[in-house]
Amino acid sequence: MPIYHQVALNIPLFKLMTYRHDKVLPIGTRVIVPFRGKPKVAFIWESQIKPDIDEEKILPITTVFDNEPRLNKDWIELLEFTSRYYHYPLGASIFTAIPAGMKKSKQLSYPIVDKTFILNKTGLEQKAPSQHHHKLLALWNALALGIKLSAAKNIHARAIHYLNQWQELGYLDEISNHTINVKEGAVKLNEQQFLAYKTICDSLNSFKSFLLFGITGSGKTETYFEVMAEVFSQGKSVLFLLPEINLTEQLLARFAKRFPDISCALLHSRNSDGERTQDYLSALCGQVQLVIGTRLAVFTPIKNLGLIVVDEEHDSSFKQDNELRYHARDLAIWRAKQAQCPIILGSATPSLESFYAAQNKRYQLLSITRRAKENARLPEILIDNVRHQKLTEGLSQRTIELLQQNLKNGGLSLVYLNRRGFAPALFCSDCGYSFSCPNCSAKMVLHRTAHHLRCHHCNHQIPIPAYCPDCGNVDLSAIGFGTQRIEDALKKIFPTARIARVDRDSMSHKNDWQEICNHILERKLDIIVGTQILAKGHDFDQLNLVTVLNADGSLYSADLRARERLFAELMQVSGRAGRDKSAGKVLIQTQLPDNPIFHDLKRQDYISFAQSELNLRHSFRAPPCVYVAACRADAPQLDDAMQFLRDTLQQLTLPENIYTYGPAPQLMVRLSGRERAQIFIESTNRALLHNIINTIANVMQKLAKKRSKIHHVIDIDPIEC
DNA sequence: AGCACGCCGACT
DNA sequence: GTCGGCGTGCTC
Repeated sequence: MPIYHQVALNIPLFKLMTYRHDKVLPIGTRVIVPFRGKPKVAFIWESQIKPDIDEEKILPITTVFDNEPRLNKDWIELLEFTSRYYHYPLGASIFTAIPAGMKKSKQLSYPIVDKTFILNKTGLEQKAPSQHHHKLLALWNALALGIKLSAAKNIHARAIHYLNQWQELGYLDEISNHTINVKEGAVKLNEQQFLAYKTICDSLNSFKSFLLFGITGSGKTETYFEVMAEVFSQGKSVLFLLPEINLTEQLLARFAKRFPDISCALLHSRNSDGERTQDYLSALCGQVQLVIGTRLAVFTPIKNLGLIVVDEEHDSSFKQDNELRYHARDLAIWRAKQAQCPIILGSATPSLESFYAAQNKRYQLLSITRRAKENARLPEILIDNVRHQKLTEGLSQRTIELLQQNLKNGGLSLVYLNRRGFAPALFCSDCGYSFSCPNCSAKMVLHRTAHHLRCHHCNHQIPIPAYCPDCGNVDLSAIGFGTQRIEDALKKIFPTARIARVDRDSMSHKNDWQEICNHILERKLDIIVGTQILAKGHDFDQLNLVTVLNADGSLYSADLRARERLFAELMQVSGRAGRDKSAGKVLIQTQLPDNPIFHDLKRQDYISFAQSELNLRHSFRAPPCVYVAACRADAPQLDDAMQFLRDTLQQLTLPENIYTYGPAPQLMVRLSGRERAQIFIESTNRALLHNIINTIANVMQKLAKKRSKIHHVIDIDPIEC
């Protein structure tokens, strides 16, 4: 008698497929099944089911990987929730949540157990390898103190070979990984840090969400670490999520220093597929106590989860904005609840969602208002009204003076503007023609060093035109300023200064960043021009002046979250200044000096800003005060997308307490040659909203069958409004 | 999503 | 007469 199994495949279907096997297979087993004549990797999702299709059509499972670690119950629940909540097919969700190695039809090798070896009495009596083989000698010396297998591989490429050899000769002892020492290296916390630490530790072993609101430099990391130490000493593991920036290396180094005995898995998009698969499997087998990574790490299976930390929780990179549109922070909260453990969301500028939750007592607010280093002072923030000023190459008189002064005093300055390229637009000075991207509703950005105009949305490129295609005029003028242009200008104004530019264009290679860092640490630079990349991450103690050039763009934007993002960005970049003894200075050039955002920014009063922003959101019935979902459609012609959404709405009968807005064209109508429209559905009742979204998803699916040119997506808790 | 089946226009 | 366009529909 064949046994029927429900199996999840990587296909965009909401249903599972039925396959047969002669034995019962446990849930979570990886298998290979024939699908449309080709072998495909799949996962057993249910077994011993009664098939709902003709049994003749059911094919047998080809291969069963029964020697591999199986995905566990908790993980399966997480994925079922994710698929349901984000309205994304289960199979496709599973395949975004696993590493590349598990998608291949090759048998997986079990992760290597990371043992620690040490030379025993016999070993110590032996003669050390000769100076000749210096790497081998280094390995030997390391063994005298005890070393992990993974670390030994970094000393000598053939470490495994030698360790085996020496172990057979009886020179080595194995130290079990369980002798974890987390007390050593503990940092003394200040009063506020300790209070936060104590409060969280009091609720270990139960679900509770904490919002750790700590200003830049307040020592949030130390606080996390001491709570983590407590969790480790209970024999439990930690999930640590952080944004997609160059921060991981820095954190890993600090982590390795504080917890040398803890084994750790790194799940980061910059890691290679192989490493990621190994680390994922190690976590699945319960061999690691810490999983650290970006948003995708939220899907790592973890045994005995005791704490989740989401650092910089306001960062929008936690939300994936294609395919499976999940928010890692929100899924992390779900996981904490599932594991009945606490979760810490940390930020100097929390998302309004989290701030609102803290106000409603859904999260417990923990504040650290003092900088950890006793004498480190907050930077002084100055607002520079440039409304009636004549600027020199985009720089105000005051900006130039401050830079000049700081240069004279041998300080390090940062000129911040969030715009890459030379100039954001190119115009014909005669007829006013501007060069727009043919695929997107955006202007082409002038890149002078690369000799082209480029669209920052779809990457379309054209050579720099010699004349206006409309009137033939050869006098084309670059409007506005990008980092390249500012760099050029600064070199002209300060010919003796050592200037470097840091943005995505100048940082194309992995080592570029490290090089700049070294230059800064060796004091080989005077002025850095940079974008977002610089606002986050590394702290440079020497940095004592930050000037911000174009803060105003976001203040005119129709985007609901533009102001929230601007505030966080400016707080963050301001926080770069003066992290050491001397208070730094921040100068912000603006045409709108009276905007209330600057009032709060000057006093670095996040709470006041968040409160006023929240009041606005209340009056607009906007998130986080209501729950929102976006139903989007795109087609070559906007009209078709709009009509599709109108037809969708028309087929619905909306219950009370559900409001719809639109259809309306999206903020950026054209993107990569397609025109986009959307409807917002909102409600104060989350369950009700999800009910109606289910109906809408069905309606859209049916309508889309008849109109193949139209793509549609549902985005739950969208970021772009 | 892919991939096949199917029914209409321009080619050796 | 055929090659191939992509509309429609299914996948255990």
